[in-house]
Amino acid sequence: MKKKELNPNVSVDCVIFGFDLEQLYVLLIDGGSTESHIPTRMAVPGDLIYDTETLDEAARRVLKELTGIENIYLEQIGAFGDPDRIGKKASDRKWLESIRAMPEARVITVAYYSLVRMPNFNPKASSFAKSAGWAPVKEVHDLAFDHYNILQSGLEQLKRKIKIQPIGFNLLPEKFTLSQLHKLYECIYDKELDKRNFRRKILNLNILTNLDEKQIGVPHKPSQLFKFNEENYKKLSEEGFDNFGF
Amino acid sequence: MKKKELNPNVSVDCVIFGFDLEQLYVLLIDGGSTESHIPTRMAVPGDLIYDTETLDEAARRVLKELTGIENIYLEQIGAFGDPDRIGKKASDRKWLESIRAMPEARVITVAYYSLVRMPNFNPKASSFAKSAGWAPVKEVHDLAFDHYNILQSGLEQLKRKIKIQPIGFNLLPEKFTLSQLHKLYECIYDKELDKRNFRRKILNLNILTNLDEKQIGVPHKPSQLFKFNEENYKKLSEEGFDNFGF
DNA sequence: ATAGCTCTGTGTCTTTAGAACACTATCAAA
DNA sequence: TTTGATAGTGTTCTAAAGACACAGAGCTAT
Repeated sequence: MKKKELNPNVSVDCVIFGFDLEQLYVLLIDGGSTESHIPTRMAVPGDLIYDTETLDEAARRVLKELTGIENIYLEQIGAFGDPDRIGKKASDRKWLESIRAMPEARVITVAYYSLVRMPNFNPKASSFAKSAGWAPVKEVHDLAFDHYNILQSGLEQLKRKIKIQPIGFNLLPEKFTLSQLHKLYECIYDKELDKRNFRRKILNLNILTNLDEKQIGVPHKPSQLFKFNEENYKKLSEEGFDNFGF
Repeated sequence: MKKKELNPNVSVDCVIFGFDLEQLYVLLIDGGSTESHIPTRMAVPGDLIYDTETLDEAARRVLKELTGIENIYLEQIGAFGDPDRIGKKASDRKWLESIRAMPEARVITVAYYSLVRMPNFNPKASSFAKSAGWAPVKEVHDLAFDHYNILQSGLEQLKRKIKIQPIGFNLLPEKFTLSQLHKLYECIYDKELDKRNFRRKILNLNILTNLDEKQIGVPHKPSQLFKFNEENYKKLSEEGFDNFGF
């Protein structure tokens, strides 16, 4: 049995997406400096792995420490291993020195992306995050290390994947309206989609259960609520169906 | 500047696909034992990375050492990091001891897949491969370490990718016939495709140049030869077209 | 030379999915 | 009761996918 020891060469980083029914967000942690002349560095949460855990377990550990949530949608983006991916900028090196026993070590990172229900939690501080918060994906232009790259790869993979699997439901509350789902797809694709065509296709797929329940407390005609029908989706995918694009 | 040193914790493994106009092959190396009671272990070629190279560079280095070929199609599959992915079986451990300075170290591997023109080369022995050879993908049932997993992931990714990018040409000779291309798609999808529908769609895409040249030395009516038209494909993909499935 | 084999190359019809497009209904708030 | 906001609904046109069968060219063996 191996000791529970951090592996100095391999980390995981998690791109955590959220959706507030208006736009897409990503969860960032603050690697801000105490010295005022070094600008604040935002990053995606991540940590070195333990030698006793799988990569997936490491990613789930990071997610749990930060959000307290388990069992959330998680998928690997891939490995990022440029030899100087973490040491290019002075502010990045400064940060590393404050959190790593071997700040000069080469670290390969395995990136994951995750889809969560934003309102379910507020991000907590953790061993690797002094503070954490949601940033609209469209307003993120620059991150520590190669995390901007990682974020973009995660976004691309999300866009690709959502065309072949109905994973978007992980970003919505359990009960949602067709308009909310519609808006979600528009945000992920970053383009407008025809409302009637969208509704027709998604309803014909037969993977939504109409709850015969209506929105309450909205200042307009309340909408029908639906939930994702796991069973029907399973059947559909067993038939080889994989066209969930719009 | 870092020293050129092997990183004991990170390797790359390459799933190299080939096609002989009949079926799909994968390039395997032989980790066979000198002791007759230990069965031969076949594996996908791979090696620990140097701390000075990127992951892509490491994969290209492995490919070049083994095949002598540069500039071939290469894409990351992902990272595989089960803590006991390489030490589960006695025969695997035996092999490791013969090739690794630290056979007990935990190694995360980053897997790649690659598409090559089979007839262009014969695999060479190399620092990590006593011998190497092509095996029909369908006949591979068991490999060393977690390489069978890796192979299957590579296959899946190839199937997924070929629906949105015309990467199959990397497996064919520069000049090929429509039947050969047709056969290739059938092999990758592992199902029959209607000949006329296939020809209609691929020709309408306008990404093939008819060379006005015919096959020679075939015992039947010789077929037209085509080549892939890179320019036209580029235009097409800039328009956002990504439906290359059949 | 010719009969036979093997692969090449071609068109139509039907079905299905995608795209474009505009108005009425319902509820809450003022 | 009027206003504002969003919900909800069908049809038509177009493009792509799927199903399907036979004649022709070139080689080979006799």
